[in-house]
Amino acid sequence: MHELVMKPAAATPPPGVLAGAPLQREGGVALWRQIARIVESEIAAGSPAPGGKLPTEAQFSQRFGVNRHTVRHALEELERAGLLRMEQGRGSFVAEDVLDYIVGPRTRFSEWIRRHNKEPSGKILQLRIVAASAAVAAGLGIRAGARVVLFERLGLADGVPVSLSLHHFPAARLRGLLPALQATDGITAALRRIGVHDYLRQVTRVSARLPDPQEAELLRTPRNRPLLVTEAINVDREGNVIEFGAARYPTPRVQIVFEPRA
Amino acid sequence: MHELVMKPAAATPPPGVLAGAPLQREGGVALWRQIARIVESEIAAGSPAPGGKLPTEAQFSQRFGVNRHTVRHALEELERAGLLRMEQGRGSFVAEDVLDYIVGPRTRFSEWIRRHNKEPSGKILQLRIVAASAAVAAGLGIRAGARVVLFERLGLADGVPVSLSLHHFPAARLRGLLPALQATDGITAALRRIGVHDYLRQVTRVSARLPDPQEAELLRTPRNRPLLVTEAINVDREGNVIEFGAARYPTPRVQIVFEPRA
DNA sequence: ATGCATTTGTTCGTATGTATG
DNA sequence: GCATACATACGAACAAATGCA
Repeated sequence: MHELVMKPAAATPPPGVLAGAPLQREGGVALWRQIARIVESEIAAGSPAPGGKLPTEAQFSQRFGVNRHTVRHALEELERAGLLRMEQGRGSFVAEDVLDYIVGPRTRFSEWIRRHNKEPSGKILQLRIVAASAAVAAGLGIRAGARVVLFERLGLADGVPVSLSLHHFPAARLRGLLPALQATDGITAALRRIGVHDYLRQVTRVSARLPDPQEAELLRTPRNRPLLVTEAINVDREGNVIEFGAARYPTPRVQIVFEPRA
Repeated sequence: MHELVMKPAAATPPPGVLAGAPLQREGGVALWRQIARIVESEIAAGSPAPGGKLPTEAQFSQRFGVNRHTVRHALEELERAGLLRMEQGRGSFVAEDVLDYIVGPRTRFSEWIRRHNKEPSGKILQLRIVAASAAVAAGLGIRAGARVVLFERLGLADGVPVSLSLHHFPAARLRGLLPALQATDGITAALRRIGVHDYLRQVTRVSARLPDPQEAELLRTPRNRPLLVTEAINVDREGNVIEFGAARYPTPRVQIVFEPRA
């Protein structure tokens, strides 16, 4: 039903992984798990493209030299994980929502989503003044206990949750930010309203962990699929730190991409 | 029937008055706070050492004469503060330093490790010629089925595993690479030996997933802690793709850091 | 592959002390 | 004095993950 095969991937080169080696029959890893891993990485790398048709089960079983049941087991696992869907009589198709989050100095949520031809939206979960914890204070370069504006938002693309972000702004340095965030939607717009017309991402730190039940529900992801967790510091043009943010993205729906000079 | 039941208290110098005295039940300070302070000071004093195992919750609760809930409350506080981590089914462990993997155009394994004042080493797991899968071929810009050198290595820092990497090199473009990799240690050295004196990282793609049993054992990480998974493309100075690599890093021991202008 | 012991994670219920109004 | 809310503490039971034989 949606067969437009627009590849946003035109810009991002394709990789895949692990696909070079044959299966290990004595490796202690079940064959269907190895197959699932391989197909997952190929999907993650964009082959076939989102919405595209996977090889038939018979083709897979020939390629890997295993029984069709083994292939089915792997595909069922991936279907449960939301990576593909299996349709009786038609075939298996790659799910269409793998979003590359391209990290750059001016990465903005709405631009990220629109680059994938989807409609960005957001839901505010928290917006209030709190005292800075030691970690937040260190990130912002202020003293612990100082007042910060805390802003938590669920980010959606075409209504599908793709990010859960926590933003900390130094209240003293950014007067009037809280009402601005309430009135506008989007951080960029709120900052502009109080006179910050540009800001740059300085460092991005990436880790991963399993979601807690709340995060899993908000992001609509299984509890055993890790989240990518990023911490970033944003500065204004004078180099003052104006935001310390932490965001969580569901894998494998979202990947983070670093391009040195894109 | 395994742990020697030596009380570390005998060997370790008494950290202040804290460890010796019992808890004060009437002092106006919550028991769990007192416990948290004691454990914190013991960790600060180096017992147990970073990465070492703390006593079990049951042992703590016996030592302090409190309920396990009370101990847990204290430990959870310290986990939030980043001093230790709790792992279901295994125990609690003193936090270790995280290795920041700084992504840049010339990121090299040994330099990464040495930057953290640790000694890099590696263990070759696979080294052979295989036919390029479609995904690998696409990454390398060659035709599927062409011969590629497949190189898998476990990377260690001071003997502790920190990375598990799979490298694919186009065999036709890089004659003599396989013996060079066998003879030298380090990819940079092997490439230099066959005339490639510099190479640059072009894109890095980051995702995360749980390890399979093999990966968990090689990287010595629990099964329920995600791996950071990266895919990267390296090119020589003329822009020819030289390597397509996929690497896995254990969280939270390793984090990936992106600095736009470092 | 199976079962068992160990350890942390989670959820009940109960009771007490303290601060507030 | 009394009701309420909250933090603290204990107890029991079970779930889930791990490691080992």
